[in-house]
Amino acid sequence: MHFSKLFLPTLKESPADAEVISHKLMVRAGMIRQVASGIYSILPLGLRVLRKVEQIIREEMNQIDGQEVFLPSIQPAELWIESKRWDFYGKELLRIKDRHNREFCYGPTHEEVITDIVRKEVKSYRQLPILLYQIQTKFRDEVRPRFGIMRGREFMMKDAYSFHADEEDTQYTYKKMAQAYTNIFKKCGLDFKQVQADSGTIGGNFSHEFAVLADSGEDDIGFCESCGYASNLELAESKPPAPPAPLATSEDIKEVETPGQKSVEAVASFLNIPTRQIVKTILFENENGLVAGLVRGDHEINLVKLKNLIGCEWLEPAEEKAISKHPELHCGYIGPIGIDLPVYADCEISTLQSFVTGANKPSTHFTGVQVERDLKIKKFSDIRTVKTNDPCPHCEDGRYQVKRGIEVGHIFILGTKYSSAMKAVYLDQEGKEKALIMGCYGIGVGRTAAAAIEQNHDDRGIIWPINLAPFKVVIIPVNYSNEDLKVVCDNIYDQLQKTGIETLLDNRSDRLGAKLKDADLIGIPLQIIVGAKNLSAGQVELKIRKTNESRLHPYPKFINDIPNVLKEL
RNA sequence: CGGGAUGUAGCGCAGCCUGGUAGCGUACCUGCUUCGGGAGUAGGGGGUCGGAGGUUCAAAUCCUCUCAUCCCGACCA
Repeated sequence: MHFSKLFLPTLKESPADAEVISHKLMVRAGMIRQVASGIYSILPLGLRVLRKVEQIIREEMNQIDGQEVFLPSIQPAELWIESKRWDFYGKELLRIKDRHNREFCYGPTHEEVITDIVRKEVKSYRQLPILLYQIQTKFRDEVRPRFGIMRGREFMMKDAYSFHADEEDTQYTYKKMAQAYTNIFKKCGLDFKQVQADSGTIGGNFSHEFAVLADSGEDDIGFCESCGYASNLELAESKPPAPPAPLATSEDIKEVETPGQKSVEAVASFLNIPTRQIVKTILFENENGLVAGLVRGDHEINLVKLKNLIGCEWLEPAEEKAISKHPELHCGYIGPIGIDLPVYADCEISTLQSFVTGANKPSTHFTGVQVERDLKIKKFSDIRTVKTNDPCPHCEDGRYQVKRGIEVGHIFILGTKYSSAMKAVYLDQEGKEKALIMGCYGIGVGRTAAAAIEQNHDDRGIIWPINLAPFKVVIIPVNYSNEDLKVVCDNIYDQLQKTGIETLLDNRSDRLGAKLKDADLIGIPLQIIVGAKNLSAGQVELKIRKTNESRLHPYPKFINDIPNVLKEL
């Protein structure tokens, strides 16, 4: 490709509305332009990169016998009503009506459509398993889109869906899929982790997330460098506490006045005790009313863990309205003693000797509280969020590290959630009708490209991992109107093209500086700079974008070495 | 959905407080010079000041409404 023909509107300055690096650089590098909040046009350079990601994904999906399909973006409401998600999905689902006033939605995901296809065509265990995938645009009407195409409303996504006769086969595909994902993200040049994850509203009971470590990530990832255990912080397990020592002294429970001391920190400094000697009582609301969760004062309660422990439909921090219906509850002074609510406690609580809690009386706390004697706990479990330096639950001396991660992929075992709701069944060997067991496996294509930029850039611009680079090589003549240089550049270009190396020839009349700036910005891995001085000595300059390392090579001999140079990048 | 901010030339911004015929940088067009890290110089084109209404002799500027975008939070995968 000749630069002069490429539609590549690069910018010197970052757009005012971009916050994270990948967003700024994608706009500056002429890859994307915003059309509306969370909706972007992908320009030629951007599309080249997305296609690279897609192609890597396709190869790996096909490798494990996935078959590509293309599904409708507009889906009829009936299917969503059948799966019960028409109501459940809420405002994220963009609903539209056709001219006959029939209801549709723009697909945020395709479980319904794919399940509908499979249930109509699959009748027997002999036809299973089936693995279908699609790479398409989806739309989720996010409350707050941000960070460019990292979290847009319209986004390109690969989703794969698998259908199985039994659990074992599902697990088998799940594992193959995890391996395929590992291959994909490695090929994309990403530093990532496969982490244990919650399955959220997609449903199902088993899931992993692929997270690219980056400060701009929106997920918190807890991991242990010693044993490799990694989990989304929503689920990251705490190490079970050592069994409690026998009670040293039997302290009596006492009421103390603590006027105005509502937070853990305030109470701790008021009573001059460490925060770990206080037990926090946090109220939540679910479909059955209020529940209470207890964690140590220096810990944070984990909503996802608590929700999974209770096994409720939904769980949210209690709102004032719900609390005010219980006259015995006084915000800031709530405690587990004498409240008529189910109380769930973190395991660590069971090892505390004597501690402070709210007394359910304004301006009053209890001291000297003991678990056995004073508390009625419905269940003890791990319901706190781990922190950096917490001990790892899976090895001897490991410690947690907590870092931000970008969720680029997520794989789930769905079980029969959709197949039972939508009556997707098959006949087994005994002729019995059974619900199909499903798995689903997503990758954010645009997000993967954005994540690659987050991890690979410098102050001059993007540094594409070789497999994502829109062009492998850019040829930069110091002056293309110089006939000698032109002949040489054209020759290098032709030869590289013949070898199948994607090459960009910067034939613009701009000065060298401008061309170099653009080459750096758009992140082409290898720059070939052709100038009169070097050429008169029979040499051209090869510059590696990543290292900024530059060397002279003999022309034209060096052309044959280019494939090897690229291999090492 | 709650809190905060912004909207002026393609892009980045000033002007608004204190109303009086819209400016800077960059990009763009033309000429000359220059040509190894976003050149210099001379000239030139481009703006319903997000939209609607109001106050006023006069509104980018003041008031009301509205739309859009961004940030923080809640939410979500």
